Amino acid sequence: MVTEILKKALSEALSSMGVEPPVDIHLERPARREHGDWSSSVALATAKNAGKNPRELGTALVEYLDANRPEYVLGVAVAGPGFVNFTLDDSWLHHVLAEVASAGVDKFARLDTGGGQAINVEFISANPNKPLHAGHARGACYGDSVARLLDRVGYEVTREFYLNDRGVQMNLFAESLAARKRGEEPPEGGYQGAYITEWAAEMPDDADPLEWGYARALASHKETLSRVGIEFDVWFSERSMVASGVIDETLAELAEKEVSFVDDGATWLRSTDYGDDKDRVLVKSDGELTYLAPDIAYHRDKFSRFPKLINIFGADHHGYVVRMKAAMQALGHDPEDLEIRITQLVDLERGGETVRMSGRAGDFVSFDDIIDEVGPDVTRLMYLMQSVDTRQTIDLDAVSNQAADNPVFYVQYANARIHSAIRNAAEKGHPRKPLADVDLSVLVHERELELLRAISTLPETVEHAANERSPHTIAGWSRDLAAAFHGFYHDCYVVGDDVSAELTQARLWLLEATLIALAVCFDLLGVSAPESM
RNA sequence: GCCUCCGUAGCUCAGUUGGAUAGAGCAGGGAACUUCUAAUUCCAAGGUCGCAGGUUCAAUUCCUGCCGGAGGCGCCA
Repeated sequence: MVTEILKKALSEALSSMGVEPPVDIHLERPARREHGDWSSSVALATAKNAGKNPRELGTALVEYLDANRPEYVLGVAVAGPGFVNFTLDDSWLHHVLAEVASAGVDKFARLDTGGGQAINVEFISANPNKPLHAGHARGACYGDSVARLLDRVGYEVTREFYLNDRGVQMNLFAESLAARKRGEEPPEGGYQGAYITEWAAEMPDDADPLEWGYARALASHKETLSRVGIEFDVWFSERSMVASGVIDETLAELAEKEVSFVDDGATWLRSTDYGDDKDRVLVKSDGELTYLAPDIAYHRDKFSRFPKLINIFGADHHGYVVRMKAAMQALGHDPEDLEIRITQLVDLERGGETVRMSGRAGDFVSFDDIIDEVGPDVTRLMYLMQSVDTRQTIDLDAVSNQAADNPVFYVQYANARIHSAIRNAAEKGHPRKPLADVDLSVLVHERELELLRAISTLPETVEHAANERSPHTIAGWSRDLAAAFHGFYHDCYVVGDDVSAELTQARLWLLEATLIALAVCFDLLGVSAPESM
C-alpha cells in the first residue's frame, strides 16, 4: 500500500535528522485537491519534542524526501503551518484498481483487526408476547449491521436474542389470549392489542395459551426479521436458566463474594460499590426474583461462552448500563468487556404528523407495517443512514412517496447503471478481457481518478466503522461512492465512438471495482444490489 | 436533583486518534439529454459549529461551567 511507503519514507526522513519518529505516523487525505494526494501532519506533531519550529521541520522533511523520492511520489511540498503534502503519480490509483479487482468482494476491505476473537452481539431481545414494533426496528437494523461489520474485520460473531419467556408479563399475555379466546376482555393490566384477538382466533381449543402464544410470538419475530435479512445464531431462553439452576448459582456466587446482602427481607446487589447511585434488589421480600437476577445470570452465562460482549439497548434502558456493568465487575469480569450501545429513540411521522407508537387500545406501528410500506431495503437504509446517538425522525410519507429522492435508490441506481453499461458493452462486442491483458494506465480522466480515489478509501472506512460501531459511516460512504460513479458515468462512456477499445476495457474494470465496493457496502448494510431498476 | 444522548446552512444530517478555506442531501435559484437507465450531472446561493471560559502551534472536535431539547432514574420489566 502506498500509505505504508509514505509512512516509511517519513519515518526514515525523521530519523535521518535525529528526530525520534512517532509510533504511528498520521497520514490523511487532504480535503482540498491542491494539497496533494496524501498529507502528513507529522512535522507539527513532533516539532515540539524535537525542539524545532514545525514549519522548519516540515521544510527539512520535504528537502530530504525530494532528494530521496519514494515510489509513486511525483512531488512533495511543505504547506501551511508545516504539513508535508505528497503528490502522487496516477499509477498508484491504477494499482489500487488492480488490487481491488483481484481481491473481489470477499477479500477487498476485509480486515483482520479482530484476529478471529469470538464476540457476542445481543440485540432486540423483545419480549415474546407481541409482534416486533417500530421501536425495535432501529436496534434490529443497527445490531445486525454492527455484527456484519465485526465479521468483516475478522471477529467470530454470534448474534444472540434473549427471550424473557417467564414471569409476570408472559402470564398476563397467556391470560389475555385465553380471555379473547373465550370472547372476553383481557384481564386488568393485560394486553389489549388487536393482535391478541387475531392470535386467539388462530389458537386451537386444546392449546396451552402460554406455550402456544410463546411459539406464536417467536414465529412472528423470526418471520419479520427474515424479511430484512436478520438471522440470530442463538435464541437464549430465560426459562432454561431456571431449569438449569444457574440463577440460584449466580445468587450464591454473589452472596459468596459478599457483593449482595439481605435487608428488609430482600436480597440486594451492592452495586453502589461499583459506581451505581443506589443498591438494587435481586430477590424481593416475597421471594420473587426481580428482572435483574436472571439478567445477571444471563450475562454471567454469556461471559462463560464469550470473552467480549456487546449489548444494544434502546435509550429507555440506559439506566441499566451501570448496574449490569457493576454486577459483572462484582463477578470478577472486566466491565470493559461488556460493551453497551444505546440507540436513541425514533419518532415516526406521516405528513409532518407524529405517528403514535402505541395507542390506548394497545395498537402500535409494527415492524412489519414499516416494511410493508417502504420495502426492506429502504427500511434498513433509513435506520442506518443516521448515527444511533441522535434521536431520529422518520417521515414515512417522505421515504415512500418521494422514493426518487431517497438515498437508497441513488446508491442502488448506481449498481443498476453499472450492470446496464456492462450488458451494453457485451452486446456491442466488448466482453471484458482478463485483467492481465488490460492497460489500466489509460484511465486519466479526472472522473475516473476521482472514482478510484473514492474506492481506495473503503478499507479504512470499514475499519473505522467497525471500531466505532457506526454502520452509518458505511451508508454515507456508499452515497459518496455512488456520487463519484454517477459523475463518471455522466462524463465517460464505456462504449462509444470516441472511446478506444483499450479505454473500454480499462473502464470495464473500473466498473467491476465499483461493483465490488458497492457489494461490500450492500452486504454490510444488508440491502440488495439490483442489476436493473 | 442525578445519569445518558443531542444542539453545525431554511429542513434532515455528516464531519475519521484535534489540522489547512466546516461538508452532503432535501427545499428554493440557474443550466445540461442525437450514444451505455435524466431515479443523473453541473453552477451559484445558503454558517456566530447553542453561549462563555480553559488546554494547545492549532478546537466544531478535548476539559469546565451555563442555556436549550429528548429520554431514564421502582422490592415494574
